[in-house]
Amino acid sequence: MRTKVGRPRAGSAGTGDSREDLLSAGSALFTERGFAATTTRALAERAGLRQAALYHYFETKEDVLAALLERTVRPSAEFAAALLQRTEDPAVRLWALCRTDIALLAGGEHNLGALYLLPEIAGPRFEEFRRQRAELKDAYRILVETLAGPEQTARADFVFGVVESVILIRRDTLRLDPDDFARTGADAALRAAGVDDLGLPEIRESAEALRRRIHP
Amino acid sequence: MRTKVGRPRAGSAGTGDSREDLLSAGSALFTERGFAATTTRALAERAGLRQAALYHYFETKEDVLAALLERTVRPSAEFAAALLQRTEDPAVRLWALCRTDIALLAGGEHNLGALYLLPEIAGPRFEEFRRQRAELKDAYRILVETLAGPEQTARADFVFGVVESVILIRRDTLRLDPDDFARTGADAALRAAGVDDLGLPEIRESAEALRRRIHP
DNA sequence: ATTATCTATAGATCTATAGATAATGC
DNA sequence: ATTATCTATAGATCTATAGATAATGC
Repeated sequence: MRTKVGRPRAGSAGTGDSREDLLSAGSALFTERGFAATTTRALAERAGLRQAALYHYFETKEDVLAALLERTVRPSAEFAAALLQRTEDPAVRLWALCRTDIALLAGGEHNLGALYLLPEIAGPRFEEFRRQRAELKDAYRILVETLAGPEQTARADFVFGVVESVILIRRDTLRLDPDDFARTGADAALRAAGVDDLGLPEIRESAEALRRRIHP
Repeated sequence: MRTKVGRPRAGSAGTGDSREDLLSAGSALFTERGFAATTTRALAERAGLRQAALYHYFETKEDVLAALLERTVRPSAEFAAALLQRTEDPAVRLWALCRTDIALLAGGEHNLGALYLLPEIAGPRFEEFRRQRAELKDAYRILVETLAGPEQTARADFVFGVVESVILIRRDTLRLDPDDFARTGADAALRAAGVDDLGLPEIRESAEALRRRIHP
């Protein structure tokens, strides 16, 4: 761990890793105020830097958002891809996926899922992010259709909807335990998919075991 | 219908009712680009007016958004209040509420529900809107708890979540018939609430009849 | 010599106001 | 005389770049 090169900061906030400090400032400000309403000055100052220093790490303000979006969606997309390779009961895999995604959305200091809702992500800079998110959504569709039969695309949309609604719920309700909440949410999602209430306890057990097998 | 007073417009877009034209421009631009990213110039020009003319109808840009938000949430809040006064089976009333709200969110030229997701509505100017929306959410909670027992607040959150997820679904999926979609969605919401699949057809029939009784 | 920052600023906005103008109404 | 618009603009930003500066590394 060598000492730092370069001119020292005038400010003092942050951990000292400027790129991380900028991303962390972005998490807070973009989720709370939105992208367009957050100035490069606010971003930099919150990270303990002057406005211009941001451009040493990112070419544009959009690049800060793109970096945040991609690191947020990636873990979900990868876990979904892993589940599609498996041969366990689709209900078990779907529960595991919902449970994992809800916990990710419900946890963490900031409501990072709210970044997905920003109108700006329609722009061309965010194509890679949209691709990854479409992949994730497709995994839900495949599992729901395997479970409930094809032609159930609308049902799949609503299952994905239950999961994403955590972003909205988190906005106006204070939650205690993300894991507990995630299990309740996964139950609701499976019921929406058409799984009978009585089968849930067993699915739940197997899915938690499956999660432990995939995530060692 | 008397002829128009005042200096004529330089532009030509719009119906001629400037306040309505501005609100309609707001619907399009706020839902597609967001609030902060929409300039007063873009708003006015789309309505067929010059930038400054906007201030003849609204004191600030926020007032345009506030007017849109309130006229969007009001029909839902009123229908929910009417349902709470009734004595029909809570499952029937809940289905009717979901069905109505999803149809409202799924219909219309622009995705007006997306306005609820804008980060700006956290501001003080939108307190009245937030109050009405909290009232609506509370109606869902009351109906779900009557149906599934108290202590099911989380379940109620997810039922409301299924309904609001229509805003997200509509963003990336092209839908054909809002009414058909609304019925499928209401089914999913009731299943999420814990209602057995087998009871749904009957609930659906009664709820459609109830809707017709309330909305003549 | 390289790196990470700083200060200063150009150029492009953007909101909201002031005051002029072109209609109708009385 | 009233209304609805227009043109012009003040004042306040905001993004991104240019070039100076203060560290470490060799």
